[in-house]
Amino acid sequence: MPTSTPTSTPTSTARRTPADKHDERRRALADSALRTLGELGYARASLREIANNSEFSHGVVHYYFDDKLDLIVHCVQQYKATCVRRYDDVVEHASTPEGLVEAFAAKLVDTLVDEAPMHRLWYDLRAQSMFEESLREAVLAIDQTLEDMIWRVVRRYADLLGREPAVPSGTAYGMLDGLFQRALLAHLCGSGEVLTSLAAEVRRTMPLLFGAPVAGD
Amino acid sequence: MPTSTPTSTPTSTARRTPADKHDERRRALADSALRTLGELGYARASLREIANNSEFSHGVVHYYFDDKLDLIVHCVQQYKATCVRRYDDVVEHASTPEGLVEAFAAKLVDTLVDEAPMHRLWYDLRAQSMFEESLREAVLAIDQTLEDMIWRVVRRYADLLGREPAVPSGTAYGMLDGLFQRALLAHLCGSGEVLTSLAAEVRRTMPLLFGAPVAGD
DNA sequence: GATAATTCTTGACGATCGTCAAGGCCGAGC
DNA sequence: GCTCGGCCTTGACGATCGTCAAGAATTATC
Repeated sequence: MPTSTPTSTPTSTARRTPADKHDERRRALADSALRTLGELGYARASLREIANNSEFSHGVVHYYFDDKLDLIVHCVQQYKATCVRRYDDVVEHASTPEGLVEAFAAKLVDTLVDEAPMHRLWYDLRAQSMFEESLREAVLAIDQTLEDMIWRVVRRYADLLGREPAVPSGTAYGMLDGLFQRALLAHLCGSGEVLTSLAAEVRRTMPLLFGAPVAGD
Repeated sequence: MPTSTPTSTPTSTARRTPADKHDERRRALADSALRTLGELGYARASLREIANNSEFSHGVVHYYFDDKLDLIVHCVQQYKATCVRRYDDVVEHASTPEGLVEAFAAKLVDTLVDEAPMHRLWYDLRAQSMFEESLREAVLAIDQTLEDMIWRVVRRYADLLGREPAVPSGTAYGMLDGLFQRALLAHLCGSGEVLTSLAAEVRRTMPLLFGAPVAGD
């Protein structure tokens, strides 16, 4: 229910309060910024370049954000929301352990191809947070979210398998993230076979998390 | 046998040819640069700051190196040489699988504490190489060297265990590197328990690489 | 000890960065 | 229709960057 609604154009209920428009602009700016950041990385993406890739001019950034860091952190949090539920379908629709692993591996490969710029930005930001303390809070929050996301997959796999994971959630995330990061670098270097080998790695690794080698290997 | 040896001061054989001095200066400069890079990261370490942390002035960099990238790449390669043999003792002196894992884990924890700046720099550079193509060759070379280093540990563990690894070398490296990277971030965030939990993770993970859960878990 | 080559310092250049203030644009409200 | 207040552009600011040229300082050579 909007307060102080305008008397004109009451077409739909609770539409377009000024605060909404403000948030919408912030979202649009953050989207442009994410595109530029994914292309140039944290250090080389200037506010002017970010604005050039949007429909606004470079001065507008300081109207919607305090400074560059405020924009970056907002971008990062906005990005988190889009990727945290990426594997929910996989978890939900799997009915066998093998099917889950297969769907998970396929989704990982899709992500590697479709969202490579976003993910190299993520690894860039995580590395920057090792130097810049002001980035750590946002980075750690995302890292925890990603760990939870991976853990939902592992837990579902455990349920389908009827066994308990041999490693805690942080370890599982660290290992799988390491594999993905390696595959991303190879993919960006033009390696084609990395797509199949990442899938193979995941197929082999998931059972290992339960101390069970995959059959026929 | 030095060519065109100076007639004066022939004290020792083939000492201090001009080229040697040149290389020595490059090494000293690269050492200073590595200190600064480890403190500030790739993006924020300027040539002036690097020179300030050395005994030279900022102009001298372009006397010994073509440009900033040339310096960085040389730094990275110099750093590689110091860390690639870090686990050789561990491999050589281990007589049981458990002893090897224990020594390896301890060495990893030592490295995490003692060389944290160097390793966050490494992760920074690897992330930058995802954007900057001119960094990739040097980064990939180091990555391969590190993979080989880890693989020597795993192979030795396999021999002591009398079994074959369940994963190829790249997978083993990716997984362990992921664990180390996670632990480094936690360590830089002031976590104290990460030291013991990294060791525990490694103790648990090494047997998993062979499809064998550690006993009593 | 004079001369030549090497090594290093200094200062400047143009470019680019984040930031901010001044002002124009434009629709809402009286 | 005029005004007023949010929204956005423009242009400038100081700072800092990589790079380089000119010359001082040091070392080597005869």
